[in-house]
Amino acid sequence: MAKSGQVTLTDIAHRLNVSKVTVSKALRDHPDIGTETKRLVREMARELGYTPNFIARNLSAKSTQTIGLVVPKIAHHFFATAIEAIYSAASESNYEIIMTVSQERAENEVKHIETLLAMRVDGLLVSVTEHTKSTAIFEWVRDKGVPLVFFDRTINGLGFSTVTADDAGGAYLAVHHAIRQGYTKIAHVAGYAYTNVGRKRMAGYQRALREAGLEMRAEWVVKGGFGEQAGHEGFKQIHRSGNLPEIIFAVSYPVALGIYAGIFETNLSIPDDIDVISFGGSHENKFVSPAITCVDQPAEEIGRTATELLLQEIASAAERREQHLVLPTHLIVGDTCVGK
Amino acid sequence: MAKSGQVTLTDIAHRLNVSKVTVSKALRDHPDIGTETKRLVREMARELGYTPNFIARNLSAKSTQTIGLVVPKIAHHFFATAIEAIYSAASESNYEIIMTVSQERAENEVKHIETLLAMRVDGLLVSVTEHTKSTAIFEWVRDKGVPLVFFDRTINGLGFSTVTADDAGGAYLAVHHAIRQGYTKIAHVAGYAYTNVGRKRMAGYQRALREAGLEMRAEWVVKGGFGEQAGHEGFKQIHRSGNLPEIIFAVSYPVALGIYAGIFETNLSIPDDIDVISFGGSHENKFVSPAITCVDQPAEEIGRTATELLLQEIASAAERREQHLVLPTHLIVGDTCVGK
DNA sequence: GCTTATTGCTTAACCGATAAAGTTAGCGGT
DNA sequence: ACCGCTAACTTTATCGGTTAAGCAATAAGC
Repeated sequence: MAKSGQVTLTDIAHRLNVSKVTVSKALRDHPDIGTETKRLVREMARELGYTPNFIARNLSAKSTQTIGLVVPKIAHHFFATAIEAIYSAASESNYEIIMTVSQERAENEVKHIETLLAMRVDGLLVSVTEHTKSTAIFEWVRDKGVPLVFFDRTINGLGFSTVTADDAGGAYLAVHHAIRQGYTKIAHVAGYAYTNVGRKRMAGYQRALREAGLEMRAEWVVKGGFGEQAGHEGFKQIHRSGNLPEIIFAVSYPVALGIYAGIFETNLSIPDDIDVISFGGSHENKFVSPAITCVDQPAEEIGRTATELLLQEIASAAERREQHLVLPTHLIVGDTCVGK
Repeated sequence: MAKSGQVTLTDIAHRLNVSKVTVSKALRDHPDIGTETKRLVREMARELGYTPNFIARNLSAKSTQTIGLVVPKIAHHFFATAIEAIYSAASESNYEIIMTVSQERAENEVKHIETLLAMRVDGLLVSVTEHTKSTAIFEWVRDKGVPLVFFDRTINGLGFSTVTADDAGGAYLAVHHAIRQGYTKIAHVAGYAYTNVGRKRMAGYQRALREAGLEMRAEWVVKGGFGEQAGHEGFKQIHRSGNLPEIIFAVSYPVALGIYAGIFETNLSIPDDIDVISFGGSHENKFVSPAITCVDQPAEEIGRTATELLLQEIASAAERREQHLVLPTHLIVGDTCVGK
């Protein structure tokens, strides 16, 4: 045991003058082994401080009992919450999570997925970066037959299951609410059109405007990323156009915060001069002033559902079939968008 | 290869009629192998879609090139930021991170460390829960000779290196600032005394008061956890005492937010009726109103430094020696604590 | 022209655990 | 006394790779 500091089955076996298989079986409570021997083995294992080597165990076994997780970032309320749910759901089923963070860089995403495949994770949970366009790596995963479930930020058309919030419905909810409150000049700082999230939320925004017969001006729709930076720039662009809307619908909570920052800089006031409403909130919203009226994303459910779906797919390797789960959202009324 | 969907060295070897060792060496660009053979092997590897099996590789190798990370939670600005830094620093050195979240539960912490040891991580980065009292598991780790570095929330006296912010100095900085601004009745919603963070920040608070010859009333010092909940309850307790201080020094940013929530509930106003200052901020602070004057925790540096220190310890298994790195903090003046 | 290197492979052994297939002793039944 | 059965182990093979050692063929050295 002194060799590497790590005790192995063989070390225990030598001490007791039995074969290592006996030790292995004893520790797993296999019926082959006598009660007394089991006792001795367990005692010796404790005494030597034996820790089973998962690596070795999983080499012969087909399964590694690990799931690879790829998220674009973690310093973000939605992801932090979803990730915690994923961890909980996974450990309930005795799975470990190997989490990687792509930091919104598509190339990191590819590298991480390769690493996870090399680690032989049993399945993958992925939320793509806001820039992911190439689907090559995912086709590779599919060809290998490794189960994968996309959550929140998905790529469609590849045959993988997805779990998302009702992006279109939620956006409609928000914008429709604004319209009911009397707003008519409604801008949208949107996500890129090549992301499912950006597209769907845009669709909800457009449907609400169309149904209300409201004008949709080009200068009121700005596309960009999902971060604060994007929100800040989005607002500045709208502001520069000279034609200020009454309210801006932000594609994400960080974008809304970015818009806030932009508004504060221009010395305008919320909600008197310009108002904001957003998709996705954060529990810290109650400390933001004024608290943003927003569509709540069911982060925890998304994480949990995605994990459970993936575990199902792992279990039933054979009859796996694509599923697209859409979880409902609801409006949380704050201090913005309270009426014109 | 069809057997399990995963291509192995042997599959490639068969196709080319060479031994699997040849393939292994060719892929690692070993000088034993001829140029032409290498080319053929690489081509075939690509064609079959070969992914090396880390599990198998790491079984014979001593190192797994992975680091185990244990954090109490991730939906928290400090940890989210530190974790991202840890990921960056690790991947620069070609290490993977296996992150686990204890959710502030000591029992999860123990379970996770056991799992990580079983996975044979090369080292551990740990920030303990706010409740961790038993050191048994860490002694176990030490006896196994697995390198471990504590960051932010540490356990001292076990021989492990630590990387922390200057908790005592930072707390002193904050409280001293308050005193200079003319405050004399200064409360502290503190962390538990058995945590290094709670103790050190308390020490800084006490030193500042002592130096200024200010009174330290028992009802103005409340101990609890580091979360929002704890802050909320801490404020309520102080409020119930009937003797309201002028300003409260919060042991952490979430605690400060909890205090805010409590204050808002009582319809008092900040900073007119009561004021708040905190250890540890958050970038979202700029949207919190009024923005809390706080001591900035160098989350990123802590994460990066801890990782680099751990990697060093892993590299030089022999002459490892305990180090305690303390990173400086500085005051960020916001809209609170602006003067009496 | 014979020894010694070098090149380019192959075979054997091993990492730590598990599953499958022996082996041996003791016992019961007839 | 012999057969079969079971309990309690041991031996062998395997997972997918790596390292060490072996070996044939050609090249270089003196």
